[in-house]
Amino acid sequence: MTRSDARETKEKILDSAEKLFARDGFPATSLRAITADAGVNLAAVHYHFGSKDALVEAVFTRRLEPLNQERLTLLDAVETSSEATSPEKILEAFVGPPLRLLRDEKRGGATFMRLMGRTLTEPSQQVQEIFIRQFREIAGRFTAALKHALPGLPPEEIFWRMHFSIGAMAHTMSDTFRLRLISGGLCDSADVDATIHRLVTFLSAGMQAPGTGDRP
Amino acid sequence: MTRSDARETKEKILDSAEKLFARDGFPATSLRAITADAGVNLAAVHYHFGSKDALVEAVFTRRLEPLNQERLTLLDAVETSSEATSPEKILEAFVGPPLRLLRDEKRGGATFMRLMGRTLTEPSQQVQEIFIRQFREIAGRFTAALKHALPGLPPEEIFWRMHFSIGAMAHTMSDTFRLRLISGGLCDSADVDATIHRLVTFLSAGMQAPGTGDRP
DNA sequence: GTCTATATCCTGATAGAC
DNA sequence: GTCTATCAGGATATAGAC
Repeated sequence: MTRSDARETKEKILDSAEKLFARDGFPATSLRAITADAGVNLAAVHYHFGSKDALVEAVFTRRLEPLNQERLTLLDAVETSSEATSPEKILEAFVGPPLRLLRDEKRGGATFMRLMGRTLTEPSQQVQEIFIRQFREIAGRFTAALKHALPGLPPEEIFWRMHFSIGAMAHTMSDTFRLRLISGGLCDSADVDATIHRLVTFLSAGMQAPGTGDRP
Repeated sequence: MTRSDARETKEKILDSAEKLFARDGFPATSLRAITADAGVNLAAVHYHFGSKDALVEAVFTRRLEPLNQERLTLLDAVETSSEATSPEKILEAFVGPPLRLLRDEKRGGATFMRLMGRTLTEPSQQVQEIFIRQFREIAGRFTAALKHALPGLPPEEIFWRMHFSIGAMAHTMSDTFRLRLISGGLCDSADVDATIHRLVTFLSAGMQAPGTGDRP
């Protein structure tokens, strides 16, 4: 084990932490479980990260930064390619990257996708703050694009519907077996592109529904 | 303290557990924190419930049984009142009762609503099982009603869209301040009926989108 | 940088007096 | 039914040898 350098140890800890956090949640996952899974010493966590909280933050930022960068790149492409930017394409740029994690093992794969999905809705104070910090720019850019694509919709309605969309996306990311169970095996999420297409179709129709300003 | 009977102690424990579980999650909430908040003795939890796991289950079943009963009653009313049952009314019967918890303190109020919202997406194995057990009948009845209201849609698409809808609903239930923060105060969830109307409009449009069977 | 050993604290659970 | 006292184990974190 003396041949493995610091970089390897750090990555191994992050990988194991990601895996166990996704499966059991943050508070239920002990540093002992993480270091045992990673095959490193317990004290290595404190040497490399300082504390459990700092480790949690590192697990997220490692993946979220490139993911959000990809979202912005896709949105740029949508906005420059066509005159009339459709809600479909904007929403695809938003939900596509996290859902495609399922087949991108190098960026965390299904494990980080699930972790992100469950964390979006189950916010410990600490993790909530990490997310908001990483999410502000994304939220601003995408709501602006949607405002432009849906000029008839009041701005507050855009925010509400983005909120609903994030919930639908998060649930799709976090749940990999309940849907199959309840549908009696009818629904399978293995085909990522089909899932993205289903979700975008659903969200886009909801996004384009008439405003609810005048309540019946 | 000798004048408080067993019933009161049990209820006090359930109330405090509900509150702290909603705030901090199950594993991060200790029995000591619960009993301190409830003003009862630590050993009372084991006397009345047997274990922490059993307490978790009791916290849910106390609220979920009447809630799901209300959903079924509303669905019955929708199905008998009109010939053509609209997706709007079915979805309203599904998401209305949990969202109206916000102003029904006697049934858990905002606290249990938040707890339910976060637990729907963040499933520890144990709690996941409680939910599925309580949810099977509901899921069956509502998907059947939607199938009837949307005869053109493939059954698997109904399941997928119910899945998306549950995610949007759960996120709306669990988050009470991030939306306001990100929208710059533009969105306020205090008006429960307006929120339900917004959500139902969104979901219903998504539910009625063309099927995605033939992918482009 | 990595390890062992340990300090300190908190957890769920229980035994037994009242 | 309610209390005190306590058990046994696991948690984070750290000190110090190598």
